[in-house]
Amino acid sequence: MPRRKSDVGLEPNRRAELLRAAAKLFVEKGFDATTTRDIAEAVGMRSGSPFYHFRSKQELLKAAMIEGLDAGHAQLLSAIDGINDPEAKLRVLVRTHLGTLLEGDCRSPLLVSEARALDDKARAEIAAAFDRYQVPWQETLEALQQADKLASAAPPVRLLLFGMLNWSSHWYRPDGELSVDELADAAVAMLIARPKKTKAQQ
Amino acid sequence: MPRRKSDVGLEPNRRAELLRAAAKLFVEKGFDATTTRDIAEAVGMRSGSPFYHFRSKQELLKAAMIEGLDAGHAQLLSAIDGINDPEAKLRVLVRTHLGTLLEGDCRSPLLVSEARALDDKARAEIAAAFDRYQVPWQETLEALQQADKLASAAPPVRLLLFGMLNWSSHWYRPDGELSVDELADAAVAMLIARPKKTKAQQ
DNA sequence: GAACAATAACCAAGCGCTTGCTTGCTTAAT
DNA sequence: ATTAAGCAAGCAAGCGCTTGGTTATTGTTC
Repeated sequence: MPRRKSDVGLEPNRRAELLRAAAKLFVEKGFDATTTRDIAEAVGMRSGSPFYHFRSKQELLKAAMIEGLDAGHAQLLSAIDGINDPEAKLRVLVRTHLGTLLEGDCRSPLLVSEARALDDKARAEIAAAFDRYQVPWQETLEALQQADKLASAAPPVRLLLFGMLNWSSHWYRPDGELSVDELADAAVAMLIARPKKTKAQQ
Repeated sequence: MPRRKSDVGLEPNRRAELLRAAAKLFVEKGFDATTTRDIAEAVGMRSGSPFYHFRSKQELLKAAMIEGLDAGHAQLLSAIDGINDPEAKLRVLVRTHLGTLLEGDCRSPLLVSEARALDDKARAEIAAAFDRYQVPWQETLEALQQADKLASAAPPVRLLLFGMLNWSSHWYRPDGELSVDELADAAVAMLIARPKKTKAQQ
């Protein structure tokens, strides 16, 4: 029974709906602990119906990761659009990343740890999507180094930075004392040696 | 059929053997993707035999995490024993932590993300073990702040630091260009504003 | 514009397999 | 004689996925 046009207000594109529900459940419970029945139920389908849209559970994960990462990438680009100062740019990158990580409901960067459930080919595609995501970060870090605001822009710096941010999903509680803005500030402050103060930073 | 004394070289304590095998598999494949049959096979048992030592698969995870964390804690304490300079202390903490993370074969800190498979009570016990583990870190960070080598020793700093380190297990390759020692140096350098150089840190 | 065919998007039912775990028994050590 | 430590076998539940049918929509032909 397909959706009628009279069912207004309901997402007509059930594929995207499945992707969002799957991403959310995969993040919350993990890939293996999430059953295809969970996903179907989350969008009001019967247990076998998701397989009309996706050939396998793995393909659902793969699509959720890639499309989620690309969406996040686009969000990053539009967020830094027009910003020239590299420090301000980094601040916006960090804030936006933490936003999709802690405030969104798909939170695709967290699914990295679930990629082990996929085969080599799928993992390669995901790695490519992640490379795209990292481009603006690396550019900004190099600009910061050029402006003498960063000691090094070697790859480990970028990776350590992502670690700081991504791991925060393990401990950050939105109802706690720390706001996401403050967290973003703390992360940026750890990276950048403030130019105005010298050795003794209060 | 219990182990004979004549089976020299084989671990007599099969419980610890099970714990190590389970921790390794849980880290590699995740809790849900690891079957109790995998664990049994890894130590040369039949599929039902692990349940003589542990009441459930969850209890295996819980024990692996707590005993792994406490072992890591003891290793930390003995590693910093006799070191007074807080910067050297931090360096050793980071290096030791990365050692158990990237070079050990249990790597218990990585299992944090698998704790969601446990109930509230078990998670509370694990959180307590993690609190113990974090004590020397917080002490060292505060000593660093007192010595004006660190801008802030507020809790987020410690948590961001753990993020940097723990996340490295997602990308670090032991056969790559970067050694664990260099990685430890890079991580410490990101935290500490070098006192000898000022603004332009080359 | 009515009749019909084709298609998209599901549902109902269930198949074969794997899972965590149990039970009853066996054997070596104490 | 008792116990610690395991094996052999298997159960019930849950898993990913398939199959065949059903229905509203869309396109085509007369």
